[in-house]
Amino acid sequence: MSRESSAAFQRMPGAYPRHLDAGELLFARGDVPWGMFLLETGRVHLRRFGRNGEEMTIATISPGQTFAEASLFSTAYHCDCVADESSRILVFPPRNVLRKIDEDAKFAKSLVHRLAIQLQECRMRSEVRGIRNAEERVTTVLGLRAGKDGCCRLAGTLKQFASEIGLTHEALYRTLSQLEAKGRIKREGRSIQLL
Amino acid sequence: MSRESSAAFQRMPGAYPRHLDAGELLFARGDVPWGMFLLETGRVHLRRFGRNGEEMTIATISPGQTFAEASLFSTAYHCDCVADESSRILVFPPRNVLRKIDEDAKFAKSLVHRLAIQLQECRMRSEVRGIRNAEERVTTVLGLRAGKDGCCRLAGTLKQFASEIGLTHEALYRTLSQLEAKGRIKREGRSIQLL
DNA sequence: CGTCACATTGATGCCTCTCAAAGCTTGTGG
DNA sequence: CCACAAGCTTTGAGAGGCATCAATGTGACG
Repeated sequence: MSRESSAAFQRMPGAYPRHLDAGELLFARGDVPWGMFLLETGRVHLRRFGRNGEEMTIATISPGQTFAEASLFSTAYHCDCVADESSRILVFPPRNVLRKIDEDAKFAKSLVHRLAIQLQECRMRSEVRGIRNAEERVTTVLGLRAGKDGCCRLAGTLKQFASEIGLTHEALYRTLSQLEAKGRIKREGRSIQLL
Repeated sequence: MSRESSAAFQRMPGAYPRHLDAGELLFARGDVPWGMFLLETGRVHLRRFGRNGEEMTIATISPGQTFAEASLFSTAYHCDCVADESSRILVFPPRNVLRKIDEDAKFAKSLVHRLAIQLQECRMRSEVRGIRNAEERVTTVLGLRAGKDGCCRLAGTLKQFASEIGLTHEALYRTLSQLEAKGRIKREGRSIQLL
């Protein structure tokens, strides 16, 4: 989900744009991969369902990020992709991407780079999920996401945020309340300030 | 940690072998990346330490797998790498790898492939960590690791396995006992048979 | 044979999940 | 513009499960 050098993608032959309405499903787990994607505007997220039907958010995608690269070498998508809001994406058919990799070393390198970044982000998420204490988990995630000013603006709802970090929304609400009561954070709508 | 096409790696100019004794540290979190690696023989694992000093196993590497690819574009390693047993590895200096990517499209593609596989594995681990129930988590992991015969041979100790799946070793021992008592698994030393 | 780390089991407590209820926000249609 | 609905946010009460601390058994290795 690198944000750099999307130019090489946009120029790719065979790429085409697509619009998604809020709530629309781009692909479902099990589908034969028919593309990797670049989000131009809007917001989408990747999700899976556990045994008991509970939704797990795997990642939230912001404009400029690519996603579903890993499906290039797969026989099926491993998760669902749903639009959180009305979104515009670019679709890159796997065949074209694979050909482009062979032809354009610069492109291949940028793809390797993007995957490397995603891998590190994924490891970070995985590590965060290993933190059992809710308060520590929340502050860790906020610290990772916050800019230099220590402020973190959430893209979606708190409920979605809870799902992303692997907490129930109730637990998240309570934890945020406690943190605020302790003076460790300050909330203003969807922005959270670390203190 | 793809196991295929390591030939292209071994032929890379600038690559050199290295031996690791059991317990030896290959690189530490924070070090400036000086290579990515291919494990030839032995076993190593990637780890990080949490706030309270508890060790978290990020991944266990088996012969034929490459690791630390993501460091190619980083300014520092994000975890430690330790040899579990006496091991032999091949070292690929980042500069050589990056040059090879530019020159050799086939190599670049194989690297993209390896990263894609690792990303999916990482997502799987992340998902597994989202399973709160110990029994379900253990059976899920065993199911993922087991071959067609439903048998899963652990590379390391049960304690290491517990660390990999994010449980305390006590919890793992208890869970395995219960599963065995219920007749859902059968243990024989380090092999676990799913029933 | 002694040491050390792993494996196992017991007791206890805390933390998060779960179920529940009510207030709040947002959007939609009449 | 209002009223209603739907979903988010918030708080409460209770229970279950895993972490934690503790003690002992077991195996490998020098």
